[in-house]
Amino acid sequence: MRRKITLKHIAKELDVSISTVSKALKNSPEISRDTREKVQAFARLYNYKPNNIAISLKNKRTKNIGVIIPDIVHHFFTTVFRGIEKYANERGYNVIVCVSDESFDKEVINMEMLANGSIDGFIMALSAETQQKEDFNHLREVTEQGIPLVLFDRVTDEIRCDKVINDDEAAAREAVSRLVQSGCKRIALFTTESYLNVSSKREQGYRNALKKAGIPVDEDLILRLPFQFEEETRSEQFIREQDFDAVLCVNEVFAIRGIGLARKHGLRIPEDISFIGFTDGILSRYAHPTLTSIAQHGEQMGEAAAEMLIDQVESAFDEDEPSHSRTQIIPATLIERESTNLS
Amino acid sequence: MRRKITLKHIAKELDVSISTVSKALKNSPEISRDTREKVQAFARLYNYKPNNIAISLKNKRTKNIGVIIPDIVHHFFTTVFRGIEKYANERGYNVIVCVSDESFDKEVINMEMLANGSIDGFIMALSAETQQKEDFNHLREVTEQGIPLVLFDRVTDEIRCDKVINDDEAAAREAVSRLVQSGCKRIALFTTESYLNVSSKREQGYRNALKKAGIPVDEDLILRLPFQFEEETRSEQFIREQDFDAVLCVNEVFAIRGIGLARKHGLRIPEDISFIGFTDGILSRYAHPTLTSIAQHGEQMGEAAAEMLIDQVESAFDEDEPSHSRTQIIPATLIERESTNLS
DNA sequence: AGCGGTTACGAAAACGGTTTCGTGTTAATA
DNA sequence: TATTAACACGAAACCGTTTTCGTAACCGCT
Repeated sequence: MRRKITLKHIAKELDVSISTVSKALKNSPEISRDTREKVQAFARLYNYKPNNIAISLKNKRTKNIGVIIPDIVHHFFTTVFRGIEKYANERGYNVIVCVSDESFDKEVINMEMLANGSIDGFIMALSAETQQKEDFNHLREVTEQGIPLVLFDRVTDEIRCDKVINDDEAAAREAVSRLVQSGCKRIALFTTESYLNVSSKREQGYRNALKKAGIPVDEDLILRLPFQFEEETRSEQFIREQDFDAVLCVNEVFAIRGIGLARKHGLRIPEDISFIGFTDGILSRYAHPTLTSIAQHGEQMGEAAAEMLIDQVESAFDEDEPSHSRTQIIPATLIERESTNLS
Repeated sequence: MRRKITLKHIAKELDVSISTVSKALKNSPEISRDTREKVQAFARLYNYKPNNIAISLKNKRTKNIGVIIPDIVHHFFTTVFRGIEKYANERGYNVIVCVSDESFDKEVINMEMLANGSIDGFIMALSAETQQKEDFNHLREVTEQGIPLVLFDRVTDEIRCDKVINDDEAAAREAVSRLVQSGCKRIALFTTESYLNVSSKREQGYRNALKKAGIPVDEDLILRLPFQFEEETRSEQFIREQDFDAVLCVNEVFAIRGIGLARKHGLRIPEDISFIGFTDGILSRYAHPTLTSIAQHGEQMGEAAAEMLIDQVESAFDEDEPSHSRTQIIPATLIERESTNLS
């Protein structure tokens, strides 16, 4: 078991000082050609690679970025993550992930673990519980320490930092407008039991579109369900009792399950009811019928977030200006499939 | 911008030595009650947290584990990852992820980056390209340096290390046997264009089950498709020309798309054709009809892998015995849904 | 011979901790 | 009173780098 070789080993073996080895490896002109070549040859032979930890300690930067997301088995978050990872790697950064599991406490613990030197900055989407409690002290703590922070998707106005968001309001508005244009009169909304920032923005878009079209909002057409649609009774009742010809769903699963229930009640999609979902994931593409949905371009969001973060990290390093905090809005796109008949 | 406080700051402020502060914070009996309390109070007040990097350098262990997977937007891998993350966190470890993107080169680069001190051990699933090339020098390199390594799912016999795998052969065999029992006579297989370890194990199970049932294997009933089913022509042709009453698919997407095509040709599922897929993901649960599939218990695999790895890391630390390499087999479970009519 | 200037290298501090080993002071003991 | 042990603390080494600064040795020059 050949252990990792260090500068010290090389120095001893070649009978020079550690500093000479270090400089020789960096091709410093301070060192004679002869010595440089000797050192480099030796290093190559023994496959010397500098120890990242030591370099991190010396440089006070780790080239790691911390990502905290509420869930990892989740199409949207992993898509964003892919964008982050790709971009970060290109710029020589590694990514440390922690999952908050939608829990405030886990979010705090994870942040604290990483904030003690392990990472140069954070990219995160807030957990549901954090958004519900509206307690952002851990974020404030971190930014006050001068650690760069970028929030995406699940953000808050309480914290002054860079953000990458979807224009949820506009996307929902656009989708509902398209439904109206195609002749739908009674458009329902399947959403979560509030407190999630994104859901309320989508609801706002829904309301605005109806208002613009001169259609009064019928509160009975808004169905609020728990996170994972566990609640079948209320949704079945809704489908039985309400009179509607289209549904906007704040996520894919709500849409797919809605479609399933509607069909069970003999309704045809899209002839009787049109469905539009948020989050263009695997389900939208492969379900039957395929689902018209609003694509959020997660990968692009991830790249944008990573770029903002790394720029901050690297500028915070040489300059010391606080630099203004920016919010980048990534437009969403409506992808038409079989669950609607848009004109 | 209140910067991070260090032992040195506390020492200077309290006019004691750094070592005293360090010991006081660890409640060393060497330090008087008075001093301990004074130091601890001060530390608490200024929210002192030791720098992880410095501790890593000193202890020669990072409490980070590196995970390298071929893809992150992937239900199975993220499920395993969730298991890893959960277990690792419980034992005080963080997880650094890198994505190989099914590329050999990226796999090698990522491993090298992390192997230079950033992590205490690796958990990984091989990229498709690595399995195709059968070049495992980067793995050998790492194990020779004494860095613990656990492979899961996409493994190789060439490397002697801990492994966590699914019993793909048994699962496929069991699934096909169940189809035979329920009366199917001509059972097809939709698989990938070989070289993926898992696919060939599944094919083996398929063959073994047929042999056991006394049914000759008809090579024409085996359809080999590219990774992402981009190939519609060959599959349509297959469905048109071949006579079969059931299909085993090596993944979910193959099954869902197979079902879609079969229906387009007027075939009813499961009356005319039964479908069983591998990987019990979102599609299986939400597609219509819901898909009978083989659940791989990814989370359990992840936990097992993390446990094996951390045990190795921590034992490698005090003892120095190489410890025998183990392979843990996680049984798969057949989950019956609407796409079959098993007896 | 004495001077200044290269050249080629080494010593040492620094990053932020942990830990071993002294050591000065005090109190207990012979 | 001299010896010793316990107590409370500090100095210094160490982890593996980077980097600044100092300095021998040699060169050419006057």
